[in-house]
Amino acid sequence: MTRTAGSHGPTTSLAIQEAGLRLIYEHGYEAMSLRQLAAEVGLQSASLYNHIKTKQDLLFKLIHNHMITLLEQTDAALSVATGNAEHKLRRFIHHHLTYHMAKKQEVFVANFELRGLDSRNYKTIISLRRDYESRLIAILDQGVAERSFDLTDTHVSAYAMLAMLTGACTWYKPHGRLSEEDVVELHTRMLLDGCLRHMDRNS
Amino acid sequence: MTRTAGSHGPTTSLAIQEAGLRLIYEHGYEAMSLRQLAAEVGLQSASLYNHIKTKQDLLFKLIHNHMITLLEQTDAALSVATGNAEHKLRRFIHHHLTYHMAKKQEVFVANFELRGLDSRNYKTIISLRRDYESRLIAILDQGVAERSFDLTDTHVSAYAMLAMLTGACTWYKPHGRLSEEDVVELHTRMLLDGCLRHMDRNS
Amino acid sequence: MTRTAGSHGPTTSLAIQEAGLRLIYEHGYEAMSLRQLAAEVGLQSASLYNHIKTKQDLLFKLIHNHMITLLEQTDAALSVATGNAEHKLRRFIHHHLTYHMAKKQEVFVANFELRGLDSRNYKTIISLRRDYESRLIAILDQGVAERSFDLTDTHVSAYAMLAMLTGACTWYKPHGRLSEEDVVELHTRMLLDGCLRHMDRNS
Amino acid sequence: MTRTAGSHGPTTSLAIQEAGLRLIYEHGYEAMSLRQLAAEVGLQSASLYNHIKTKQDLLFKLIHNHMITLLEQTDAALSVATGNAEHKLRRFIHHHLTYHMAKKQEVFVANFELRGLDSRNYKTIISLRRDYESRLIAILDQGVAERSFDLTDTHVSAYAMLAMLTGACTWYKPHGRLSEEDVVELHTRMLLDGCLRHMDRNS
DNA sequence: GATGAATGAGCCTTCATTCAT
DNA sequence: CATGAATGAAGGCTCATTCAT
Repeated sequence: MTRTAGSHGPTTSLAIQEAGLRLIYEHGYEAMSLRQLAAEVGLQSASLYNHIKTKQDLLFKLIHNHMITLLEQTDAALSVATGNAEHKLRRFIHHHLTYHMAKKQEVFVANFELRGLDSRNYKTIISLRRDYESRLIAILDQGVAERSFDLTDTHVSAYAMLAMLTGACTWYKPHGRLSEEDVVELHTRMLLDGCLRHMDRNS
Repeated sequence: MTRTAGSHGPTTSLAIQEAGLRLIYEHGYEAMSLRQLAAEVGLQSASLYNHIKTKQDLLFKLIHNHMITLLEQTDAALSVATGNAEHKLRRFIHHHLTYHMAKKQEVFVANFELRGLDSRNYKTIISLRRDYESRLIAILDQGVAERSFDLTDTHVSAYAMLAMLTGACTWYKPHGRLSEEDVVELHTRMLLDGCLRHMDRNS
Repeated sequence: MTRTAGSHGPTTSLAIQEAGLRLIYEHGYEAMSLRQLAAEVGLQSASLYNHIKTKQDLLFKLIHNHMITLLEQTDAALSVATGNAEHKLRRFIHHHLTYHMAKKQEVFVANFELRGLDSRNYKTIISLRRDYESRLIAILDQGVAERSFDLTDTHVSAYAMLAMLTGACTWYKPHGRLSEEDVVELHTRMLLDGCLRHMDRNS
Repeated sequence: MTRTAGSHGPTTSLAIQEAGLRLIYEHGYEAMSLRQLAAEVGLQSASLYNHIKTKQDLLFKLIHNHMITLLEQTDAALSVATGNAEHKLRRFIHHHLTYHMAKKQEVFVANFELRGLDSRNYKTIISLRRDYESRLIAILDQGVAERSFDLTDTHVSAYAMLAMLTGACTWYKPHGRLSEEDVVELHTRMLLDGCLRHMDRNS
């Protein structure tokens, strides 16, 4: 459990993952070369193969780890949200945004580098992504059942919301005009208003 | 003397652009090879160079053409929208969605293959994209000025809306559960409700 | 025989030869592309083939023409030189240098681009070159027979002299420190002194 | 642990340099393909890149090494030549010819493939070449100062001499009519007679 | 004569990966 | 664990040349 000082066991592997994530984020999976990655962590490219199986496997593991963590943390965040759908939706939005803004690179790679996955890996990730979407769909379904949400199609609404929320991590710059809380507040308002049943519903 | 119909006027160039667009959409710019593209249009790869300057130039022209057309058509669509911001926003949403669902590939490429552009071309496109965003921001600003929209930050709201709207072209499948009109209707409702000033505003 | 005014018949062909010579001189035969040459004379590269047979043939004709002219003019120059070998050698040196300095590009190409010739053409040119060398060798032989020249091997001496004389066209810059006459004078002195029988011959 | 004799230490790199030199000598830099070179040393062309940086770099290193060695050995040869200019010039001619006849290929490449160098490399080599020329010029200057040489322009005389001497390596064939010593003897005589002050100086 | 389009061969170089050391 | 050297496939691109118009 305790790590003997000086034994820098998994250090290199970690460095590879971190540099790999960054380089894929910056250049794209196809455009990143393993030479580049190796140079970044001070190795020859041949040495990478002591730590990764293939380039494809590196991409897959990065995305897979992200998806697993995202699902776990989302479930943890939602588990404390009891009661009505509106409350749950607020928590979901809050968690999604804070997590995504904190893990900008992981999110970007996991969303826009799926094309680099071979078909087996692609299916695995898509399945996890569907799991994640189902969390939000469930909340929307609950809201509709409770008659507090007014949505014609909860699946499509969920996709639309996720597009907006995930998009935030693309353009959000820390230290910009808005704080993280501002962004959360703004999205919560827009999306909740877009869901909640209003008296003055417009055609 | 007379040019036989179908004769090889600009046909080949067009075929290259169409196949290029599709292949970039399917595989990504980096992953598409010019040999592949040439095969697709029945040429040797060397022959492509009678029609394109470089691979980079092909990508740029595809995106550039798209952006120019998008801007023109958006302005045309908005020019008939007079009066209040709500009306204009409805037209913007309607046009954005129908145009984007019709030009799925162009939109995808223009949004997610910018990384493939060299820095000069990148700047050109980003500038056009900003022009497009400014159309929506102007509408939101007008709505706020008219006190019909309740938005804390029109720039960020615009980005959020565009993320949602553009996202639609990613997952929308024609002939699916929802018609194009359904999708337009659904987004219009969500986004307008997220903008309009309500009596029962929630924190 | 007379060329009708306005009929610019061989103009293009001439332009191609001139530009070709210059480009081969500047970049080398292998490194010069026919596109480049075509551009230089305001044509598409396909159009060159109305004037030349192949790239190889262009090179050959340039060198061949040069060799033929060189031989003719040399013979003309020597025909007025009668009498002793020293006199003939002076004329040879004078003619070689003035001709070579005037036709710098032709000379350079004819001497250093032989590698670009295919073997048939190569043999033709080498044979002409040998003809030229034989003019000088004959003069040296005469000088030795007359006992005015002191040379152990007239062939090798001829090669050595030609190397020096031809080398001049490589580094000679008009408008430099030395005039053409200076260069001729200097070489004449060096080479004649290297030939003529001296009292004080050193081992 | 012990390195087996002949094991693949620097052997491959050396083989590449040797084959590269020979192929450039035979076909010219532009005309030599790396595939050819690779085949010559029994490799795939990709494998060359474990030993050379680029084709350009191979050319540069070949020429650069040659120039450095030439300068060093020339200085070594001249360092034992003390006393008058005639003695030094004899040594210079002797060394230049024997070295150049021994390294025919290097000399040829270093003199006639400069056009293949990019401008940065070109400047470096030209500078070294000027260093070499300056050795000879210094000797001629000394001779003129000593009043044993009669030269109107030592720079131009040096160029002329070097053209003759270097030219020798172009046409000299070992096992031909003349031995190396014959060639040295012949050139020494011609060039010295062309320098030395004579009683019977001709106009 | 000139052209645009096509071709097939070939260019230098980079790539992910393997393997003996 | 790390390396240098090797590989085969593939990359974008240029070339000289041809041919119908």
